[in-house]
Amino acid sequence: MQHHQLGMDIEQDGEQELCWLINDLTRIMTNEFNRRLRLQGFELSRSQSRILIRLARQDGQSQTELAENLGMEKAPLGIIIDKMESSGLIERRPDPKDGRRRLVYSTAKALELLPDIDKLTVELAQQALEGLSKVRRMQLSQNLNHMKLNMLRDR
Amino acid sequence: MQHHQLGMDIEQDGEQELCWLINDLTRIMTNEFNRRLRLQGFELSRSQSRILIRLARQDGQSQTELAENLGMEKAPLGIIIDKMESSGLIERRPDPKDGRRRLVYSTAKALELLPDIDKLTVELAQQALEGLSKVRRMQLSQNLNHMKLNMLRDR
DNA sequence: TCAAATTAGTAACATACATTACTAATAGTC
DNA sequence: GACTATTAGTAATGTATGTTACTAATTTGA
Repeated sequence: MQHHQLGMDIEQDGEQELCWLINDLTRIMTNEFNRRLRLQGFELSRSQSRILIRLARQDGQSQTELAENLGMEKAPLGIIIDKMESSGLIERRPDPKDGRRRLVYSTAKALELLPDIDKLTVELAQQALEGLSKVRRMQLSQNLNHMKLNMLRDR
Repeated sequence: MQHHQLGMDIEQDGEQELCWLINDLTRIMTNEFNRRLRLQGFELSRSQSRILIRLARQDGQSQTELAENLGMEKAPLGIIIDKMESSGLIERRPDPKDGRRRLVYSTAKALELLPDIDKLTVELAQQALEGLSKVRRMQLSQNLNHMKLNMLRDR
């Protein structure tokens, strides 16, 4: 602890802990979601589920659009899309208007899974937020959004 | 959107979004932290930094202890520790009292880095939390901790 | 119209994690 | 003291992500 000597350290420690806490929560919730998917015999992951949910809202996006939509890089998304194509959850069709683009569509197999995935998502959120009032949930959303904007600013 | 028809969907959507938001924040903050480490020429990652910070508090933990401490599995921790040993940030010494255990110690090289890492951690937290009052930060911590406990309960 | 700049996607490589299955060492019990 | 159960660590394999560098296709603009 030799590098902790200033008076404001207690607050700083709390703030750093808060950041790790967010990390941990992500890990825990992702693991739990994946565990439940496996329990139900579904052979896809939380990230793949998220992609299916997005496609349900807007089918036939290009990979780049989808990546921006999800706030991630297009290269890693491409790999996930590869796997989902192999397992028959999505298919890629060339964009007739732009030979560079490949549009991503969910398959019938994916649509079949969707209600269950949706249910799992809702249940997980409910478990995580159990005991928090509506007001607190709203504050939480606002504060996290605030943090996200803080991080995205001047980058 | 055909699977979204109930009256409570707006709330549920918000709650699901909240969960993804936590995911995204983790990704964004981790990337930003790693980017800054690289900018400063440090050849370690955010996770490795966290481990060094833990060891600064309590040096010479076994891998299993450290894993529990960080809330992660011992197998993946072992891999990270391997890398950190290769790059000279930690060293493993056998526990004289228990031949199965290998105690993890930070090296002089790591101790040299520590102040800078600590500074980066504080700066990142400050940027993320900028504009949030002390009260809001406390609420945020409480609410996130509440969620974590909700997720860890009955597992 | 043709060369240059931009854009979409992929490949290669790296990190952080998980799970399962294994080995080696210790501890506990009869 | 020997047999069994537990514990520490590792190995193998898989997923989600990042960065950098590349190719192919399109758009732009002189």
